[in-house]
Amino acid sequence: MPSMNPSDDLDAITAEEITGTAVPKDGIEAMTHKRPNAFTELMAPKKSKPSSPPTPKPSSSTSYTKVFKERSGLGAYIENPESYPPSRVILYDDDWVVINDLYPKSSVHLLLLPRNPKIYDLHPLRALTDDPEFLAAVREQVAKLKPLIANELRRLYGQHSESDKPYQSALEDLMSSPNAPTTQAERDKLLPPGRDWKKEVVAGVHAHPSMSHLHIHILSKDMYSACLKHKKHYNSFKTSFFVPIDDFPLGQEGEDKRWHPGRNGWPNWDMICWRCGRNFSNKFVQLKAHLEEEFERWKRE
Amino acid sequence: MPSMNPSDDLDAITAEEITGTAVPKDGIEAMTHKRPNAFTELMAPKKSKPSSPPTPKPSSSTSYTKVFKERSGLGAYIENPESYPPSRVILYDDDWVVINDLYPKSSVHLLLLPRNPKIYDLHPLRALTDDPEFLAAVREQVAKLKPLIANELRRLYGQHSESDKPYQSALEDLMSSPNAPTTQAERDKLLPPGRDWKKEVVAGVHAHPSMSHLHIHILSKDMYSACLKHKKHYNSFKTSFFVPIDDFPLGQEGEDKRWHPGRNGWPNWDMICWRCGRNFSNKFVQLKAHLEEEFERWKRE
DNA sequence: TATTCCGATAGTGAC
DNA sequence: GTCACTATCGGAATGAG
Repeated sequence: MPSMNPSDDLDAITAEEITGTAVPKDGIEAMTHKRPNAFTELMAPKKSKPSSPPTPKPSSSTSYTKVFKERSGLGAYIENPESYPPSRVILYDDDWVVINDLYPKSSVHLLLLPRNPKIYDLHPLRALTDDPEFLAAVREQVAKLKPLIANELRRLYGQHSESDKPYQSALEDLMSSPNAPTTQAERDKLLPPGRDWKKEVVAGVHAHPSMSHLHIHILSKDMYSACLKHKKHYNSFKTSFFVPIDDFPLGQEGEDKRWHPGRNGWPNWDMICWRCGRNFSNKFVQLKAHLEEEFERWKRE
Repeated sequence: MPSMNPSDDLDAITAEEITGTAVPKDGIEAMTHKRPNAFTELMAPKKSKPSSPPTPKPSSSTSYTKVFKERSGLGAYIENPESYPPSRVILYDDDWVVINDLYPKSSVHLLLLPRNPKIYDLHPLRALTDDPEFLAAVREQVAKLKPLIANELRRLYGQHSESDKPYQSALEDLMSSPNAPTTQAERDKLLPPGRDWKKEVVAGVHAHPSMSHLHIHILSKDMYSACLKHKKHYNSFKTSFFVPIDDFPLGQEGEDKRWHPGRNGWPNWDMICWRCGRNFSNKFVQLKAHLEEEFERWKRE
């Protein structure tokens, strides 16, 4: 990640200014908090502007054009990452753009977008199975982003967490000391491990994405979000329709059923609670209520 | 029909007082019109109270009980026809009750209810096929009620009707003469035939009624009503699910498919416009719009 | 499996 | 096929200055 967003204008622009009134609450409340958070900190050290966007088309003038492009795909982020506020485009360099999913399905939900045109029109299962170089590069990015999300989860939920208490207590002591370190990395060296929040993060792709432009989902496991509105939303992350990056390369078609979920009954699979295993059949409203309960328990773990 | 409702309290009670706020507009706007109408006139001549209701159970005290009875069936009308306003219970005697359907599916929609307990729990196809005496009695009642509805249609739509113009013009002349007859029957003897409104009336039963208590539908053909809200409403009158009284007695089960519409795909039959034959497949909203257009053309015939 | 809107379909409860 | 309510399921449009 050679180039990053400047962190100066962190709070300058809101998502609403870009996408209009219908935009759901942004996933990164983090950005508006006083306390430093994983995303701002990761961006802070380097200030250089991106060397040059790969295809520097003139950025669209009117906002409704952006709205349309966001609906039809993810191309606008790839083409003009610099035109978005840091609350939407978290990170970018010549090869990658990382955004907050506009319609997050978990409390933290990022998309990792490759900017290489040779890649971004491929089917994700194909690209990640056939191109070892790409797979390795994705794994490298995911390895960077998982800790970032883990820190965000700690920021959001650490104070509710039983197993994170050692960390939280020690952090409180540390921050009240005169020479408290200013970066997460420095702080964490001095602190007990506490809860391993990275275990609460998953990364993978959908077997049959609807949006054009290859995208890798990186998100917390909770599925607690106002944008989670129907069965496919849930099952696309909590069934084999979601293929973790760790599972690649896949066996070829015919060997691995995940190439063709439609042949195995998708999207009519039952909804199963990710945490307790309870089968909700097709009762989405009941699942939603249950997910809120499980979210509370999960935070408190 | 030996006994009739008194016509004195015609406008005294509204349907809303009985059934609460959720009650649709009553089908008998006729009742509140200045001009004499078929129903009021038919009731006017005889004033005697009903000799004795067949099972004079104490009438339910609370209004919600009445609401419930009306929802679960038609028993309340059979048991206590005298407790309803003439806008709801049009006619009754020891053997029959005629009501305005609480949820009319055409602009005029009556139900004929036999009061005999030996009859009213039978399946309508069974009763009308196996009991020639009952069938004959129903035919007699229908023969009385069809002209009543025909007169109501003439009252409602006669002035829009092309083919009814001879009658309408002559009626206007007649009514402006000094010694105008006061009854429909007297008037009609002196007037040209005009449109044959009886042809716009159908009578029959549903192959599988949902409401308990055997009931015969007698209604205009238009299917123009706010209460017509879904496919089954329409198809239950405009497919072979509706069995005209004239078709009885039916052939036995196995001979006549109408005994078991469910075995032949009901309720998934397409909706076909009763007037132009256009197939609306399962597009109810489009059919509704079309029915309004056809209603206007039908009135003007 | 992008969202959103509309509408068709299905199950239930009514006391 | 009683109604009314909720929810699930299913297709179509989505923007072009």
